[in-house]
Amino acid sequence: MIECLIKDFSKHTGEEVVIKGWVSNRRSSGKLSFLIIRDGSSICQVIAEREVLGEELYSEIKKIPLESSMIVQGTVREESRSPGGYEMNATKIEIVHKSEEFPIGKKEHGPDFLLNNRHLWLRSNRQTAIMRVRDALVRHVREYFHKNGFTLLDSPIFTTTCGEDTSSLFAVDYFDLGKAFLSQTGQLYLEAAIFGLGKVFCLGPTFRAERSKTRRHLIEFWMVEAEAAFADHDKNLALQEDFVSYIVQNTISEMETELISLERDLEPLKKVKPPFNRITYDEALEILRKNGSDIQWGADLGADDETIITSLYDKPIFIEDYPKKVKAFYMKQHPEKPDYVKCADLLAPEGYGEIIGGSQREDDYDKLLQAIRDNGLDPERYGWYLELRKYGSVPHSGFGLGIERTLSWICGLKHVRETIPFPRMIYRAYP
RNA sequence: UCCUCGGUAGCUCAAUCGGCAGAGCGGGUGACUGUUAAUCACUAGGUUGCAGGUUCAAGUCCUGCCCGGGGAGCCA
Repeated sequence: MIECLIKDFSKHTGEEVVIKGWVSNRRSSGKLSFLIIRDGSSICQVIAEREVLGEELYSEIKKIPLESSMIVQGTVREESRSPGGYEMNATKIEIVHKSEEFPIGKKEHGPDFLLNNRHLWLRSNRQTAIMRVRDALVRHVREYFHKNGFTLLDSPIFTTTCGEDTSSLFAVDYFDLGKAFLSQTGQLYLEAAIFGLGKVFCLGPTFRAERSKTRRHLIEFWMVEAEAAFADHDKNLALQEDFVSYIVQNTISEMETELISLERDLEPLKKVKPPFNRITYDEALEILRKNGSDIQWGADLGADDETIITSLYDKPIFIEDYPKKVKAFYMKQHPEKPDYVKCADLLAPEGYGEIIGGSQREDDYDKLLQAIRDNGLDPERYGWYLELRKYGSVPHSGFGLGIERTLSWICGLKHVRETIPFPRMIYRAYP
């Protein structure tokens, strides 16, 4: 007897095969029961008949609790009324485990209940679809960099040098060395690596101890970062355009079935191709003021500001050249406008907002040292980082893309908490 | 940290001016040979988040606390 996956049913029409899975839904009608079986590859409808299975087994199957596990033998048949287009007539059913009453029912649930039951929620059609899209997205991210000459460079999780704001670091005891911190970015380490490898990227979890409480924030999230030697700001933006277009187009074409099941309209995503729109920070301020905002120069763009700007475009948009004082210390001072830095944030359309932050890096030793001091940081902790500017310093640039925010945009979700298997949020670290 | 909304059956919610605590789903029992969140009948199920207070009477009003949701700031 052939054991097969439900997704391969089209190759086994008319054959008797075995599938192993869980009952995700059940309906019965007298001497006939319909079981929806999920096997991890897909779902299908199994027909259980009293005449075939016998009175005793049939009456148990007819009342089997949802999420019970079973091994089903039967004949595969094309059937337009069945989800997936194929159906199996069971000849034998072995119950592996009769489930207790499953907490998650067929009707609606609230976020608190679902998040407390995330370990069970993850079985649902919707959540498995999102996890498959996540898998595809991450795979295309890696593939893009490998196709374009980047080397994977795993950055450390424990750090004593931080790239962003020191107040948002998670501190842990590190033996006799005192406090170490969970990484907020791998960028500084990538910068060290470009001198040996030219173009590098890293992909891993990052941790922010910000008391954020919005649909766009997680305490632990995954970020892909890239860094390239001899790349100026313009090259950096061209890379980002090409990269984002690649991962979006490849993910939506591979995952069309899943995205449609998530009721994602694919038309806006199909437009995500170079060139993206570009405006400067100063131009953004003008647009915002024309739209009734009273934002002052030197303030970072808020969520409402991002919404106004992204609503004007149907593709991602770069906002370039922010004031130096609102951005991180390592960004390169603008050669013509000393109060600005050579950086850009990339905002996703449809209200999704910032998915990338990137910049050309300060490659001048003295300017970098001054920036560290101006930001109130201790230059001694950044000794190794500063030293990179002493030995063959070159213009270089990089960026970081948030996996969950990007996935949330691609899937058309309302909240990033559904994009990661076990979300870590300010009031939630269980399960 | 601030603003805002909420907590009633296992789940999602309702309960008018303060006046008998309810429905759907899920559970149980039964009917039904093509169902698509199947349907139909019957049935069990409650410390209304916690602690005080006002009142003849509190799910409802007041005070404090606890726990969540949404948003702001910060950021990806």
